[in-house]
Amino acid sequence: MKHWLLKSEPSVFGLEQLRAAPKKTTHWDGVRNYQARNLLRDEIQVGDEAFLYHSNCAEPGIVGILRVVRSGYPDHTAFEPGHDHHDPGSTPENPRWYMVDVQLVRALKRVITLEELRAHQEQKLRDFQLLRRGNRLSVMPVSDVHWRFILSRE
DNA sequence: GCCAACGTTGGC
DNA sequence: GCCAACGTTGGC
Repeated sequence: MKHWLLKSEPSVFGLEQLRAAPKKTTHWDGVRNYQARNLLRDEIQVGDEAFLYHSNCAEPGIVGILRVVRSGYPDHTAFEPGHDHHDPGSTPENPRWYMVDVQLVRALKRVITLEELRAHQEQKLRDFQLLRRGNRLSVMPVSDVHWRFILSRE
């Protein structure tokens, strides 16, 4: 089982919406970056766990734990004209974008903030992709060592 | 294939 | 709202 980090702006979709969703499950749609797409399509497996990260908000940080309940399948929001995530270059016959389904396992007892993660950048969280300068990936792998360390901070 | 222009991301 | 970093686009 692998670990991941999924990034989302809470004003668009975050912990609260996930909590309110039926079975606390949702499809993770709207990823429009090829590197992240490849992970969603090829790498992420049912049973994998992921941190939910809130970005572009007052307190950016890790807020919860998700479980992957369906592995990569075409992101149908790309097929819908008028949808925010519509992409005429993606068709059901030849889909360009993929998504997975995730279920909320639990919220963290407290937010592990970006600031706090940064404080460990030189030691325990060396090479943590989230902390790379200018990192913009919305889906990224988390090593087992980093995963366990972050959870131990909770 | 190069690279400038442009749009988006995301911390602050 | 600002702006640095980065990905994508499109002319050549």
